[in-house]
Amino acid sequence: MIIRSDNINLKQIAESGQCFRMNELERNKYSLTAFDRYIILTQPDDYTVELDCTEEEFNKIWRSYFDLDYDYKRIIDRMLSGSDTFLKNAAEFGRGIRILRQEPFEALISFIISQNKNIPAIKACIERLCEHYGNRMVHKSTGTIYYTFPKPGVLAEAEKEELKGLKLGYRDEYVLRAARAVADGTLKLDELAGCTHQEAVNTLKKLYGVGDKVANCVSLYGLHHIEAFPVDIWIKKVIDEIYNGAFNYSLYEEYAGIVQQYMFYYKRVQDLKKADI
DNA sequence: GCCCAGGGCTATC
DNA sequence: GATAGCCATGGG
Repeated sequence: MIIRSDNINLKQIAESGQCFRMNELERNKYSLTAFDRYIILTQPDDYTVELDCTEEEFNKIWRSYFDLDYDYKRIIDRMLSGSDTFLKNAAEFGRGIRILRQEPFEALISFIISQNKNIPAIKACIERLCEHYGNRMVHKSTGTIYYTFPKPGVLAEAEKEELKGLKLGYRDEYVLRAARAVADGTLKLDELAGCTHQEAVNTLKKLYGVGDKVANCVSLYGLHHIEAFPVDIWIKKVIDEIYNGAFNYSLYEEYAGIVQQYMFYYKRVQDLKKADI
């Protein structure tokens, strides 16, 4: 299956810190585990992405997952026509990023784990969690072994001591309680997708270990409320260093999450590059 | 060994 | 309501 778009870049998506199970296999070739599936993606040029799946699977899963029916160019053009130089640069730099529509439960657990960790460490924790509590699968065409993301019921039944072995640190209690809330029906994630962003955040924040930032990430990446605006260390740096402590995103209110993603990616790549030199 | 990482909870003011 | 210290772990 082949996608053509001006605004899709696997490397940028994989490195944008929104998903943790998309990995580079070789240059311009990535694997992705989501929705109990494992898929291989290649990008021969800036405008083309190939998925190793049927058209049926593509239409059922991946068209939505990659948010392909949304016009990102419209957002970028709007930023490019504005007067904010940082946002212009950020949008131009990250124009292949898309906001993935991840499974709500995976987003919830992943971003609970993410707190106070860097991205490689988050990915390692999540892989351990999947190997331990997910289902072992075999990718048919390559024979690759992979593990699905754990189901709420399985994670809810996890033994505390066993979970501790996965080295989630103090977050293991947060993970356990969140999984139980979903498994026993206290937290209905599917309903939150139909609520407003603000209602979703308010509900999510009732969970022990879920604060404003994690709730916004779940709302954005798991429920696709694109008006969410998660503020982490990197976004804080942007606000402090570029906007003198106050960024007014009301201009971009209904798609603030997309703007935030360009800001995050641009700032992080710039700073990491600087640190590397 | 140091500082930092897609933070949140708790105590204290 | 704001802020400081603490939390557990691994990457750089």
